[in-house]
Amino acid sequence: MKKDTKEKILTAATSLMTEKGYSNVSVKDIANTAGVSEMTVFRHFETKMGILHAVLQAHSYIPYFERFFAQELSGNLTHDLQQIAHTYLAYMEKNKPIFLIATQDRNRLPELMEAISNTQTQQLQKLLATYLQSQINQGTLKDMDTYGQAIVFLTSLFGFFVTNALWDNHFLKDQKEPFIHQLVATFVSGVSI
Amino acid sequence: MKKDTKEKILTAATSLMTEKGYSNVSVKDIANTAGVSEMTVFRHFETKMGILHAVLQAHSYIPYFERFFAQELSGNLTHDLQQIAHTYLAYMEKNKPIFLIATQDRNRLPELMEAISNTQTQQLQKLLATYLQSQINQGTLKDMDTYGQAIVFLTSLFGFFVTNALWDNHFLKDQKEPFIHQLVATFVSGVSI
DNA sequence: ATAAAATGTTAGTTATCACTAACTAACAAA
DNA sequence: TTTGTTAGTTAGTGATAACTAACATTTTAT
Repeated sequence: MKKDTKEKILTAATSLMTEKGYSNVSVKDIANTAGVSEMTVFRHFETKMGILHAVLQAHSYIPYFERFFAQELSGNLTHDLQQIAHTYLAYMEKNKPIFLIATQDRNRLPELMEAISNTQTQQLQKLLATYLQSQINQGTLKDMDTYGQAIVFLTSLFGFFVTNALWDNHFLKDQKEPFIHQLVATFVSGVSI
Repeated sequence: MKKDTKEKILTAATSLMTEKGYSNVSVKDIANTAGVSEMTVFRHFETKMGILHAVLQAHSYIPYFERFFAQELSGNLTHDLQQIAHTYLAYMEKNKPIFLIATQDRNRLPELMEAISNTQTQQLQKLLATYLQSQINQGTLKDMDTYGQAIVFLTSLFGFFVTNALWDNHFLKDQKEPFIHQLVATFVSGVSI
């Protein structure tokens, strides 16, 4: 029953912080939600910050976009863009708790904000741009600003993700497939020869 | 010098709350930043919540998309989409403080979140879809899911806005014109006959 | 110049928060 | 039986928060 308690605390902390942010959740809140005494929380994680770090560690998902690009793409533009969209959204979904915690404490957790956006997304942008360029070289696509197109494509998906993350009952709720389909269709017919 | 004090407090409160959120800013913080005593703040706005309401009122900008659609559009698809994009981003920019305050206190300010998204954006989606439909009817566009296209278009812009709002130094910083240009170009060549 | 209005100062109340300390209870391995 | 581990309970500390009250000082309008 040792791991169990820690798990219970982490689960409670994750859900509370995802909902309310870091500073709006008290250790007492977490303890009560987990069904544990406050002391137990402090014994497992020395400080409140310690809880946060454990939560972040448990939910930070680092994708291997490079490997994905090397292995999973077929060369068929529509199919590949849909794959990329699904992969990107799945990655963001896994990091959603972190995203929500970070946005609710932007000021206190600037490193987190950086981590969410820059590192991974920029890598993905480059890979996507490279992919598009290779399609151009093969004559499949018309010549264009591949990097700009990659940005537009991924920013759209990011907008979709954020809308769903920030609003529970929204017009984009459960619209992932249609959205991706529509986005890819527009994109493909916009850039194809 | 009467209005001046109130203004100073509101300015300070807006900037602090935009930066740190509502609950992470103390009345003392606001007073110090405004260069006023704490008591003065309470004398102008009875409670801390009162400050927030004043801030929100001062920064809530309600656009008249309907009038805009009736008057400002030319019929030229590229030109019109660029206009719409600029108008939408300008509207979001004006409401940026509210957006940032709301996202940092999602739990405490659910009505605000609703206000940002649903009312205005849904109205705009309908107007845009209607506009696209009229272009289809005129034979300018190929037949398509106008509402879905409107959503994709606006969600992209929303992604652009959010990225800039949440991250100060970002790869999309100062990229408004290129982004809109690229988005509209892709969109137009994707939906044109 | 003087009254009134606005602001400052100081002190205090009540509540909550992160965190500590000291002690106890239950259980299991040695 | 002894000992270690895990958890609960209770009480308390020091800091900070929102907010109030009473009185002093400055600013503004007449």
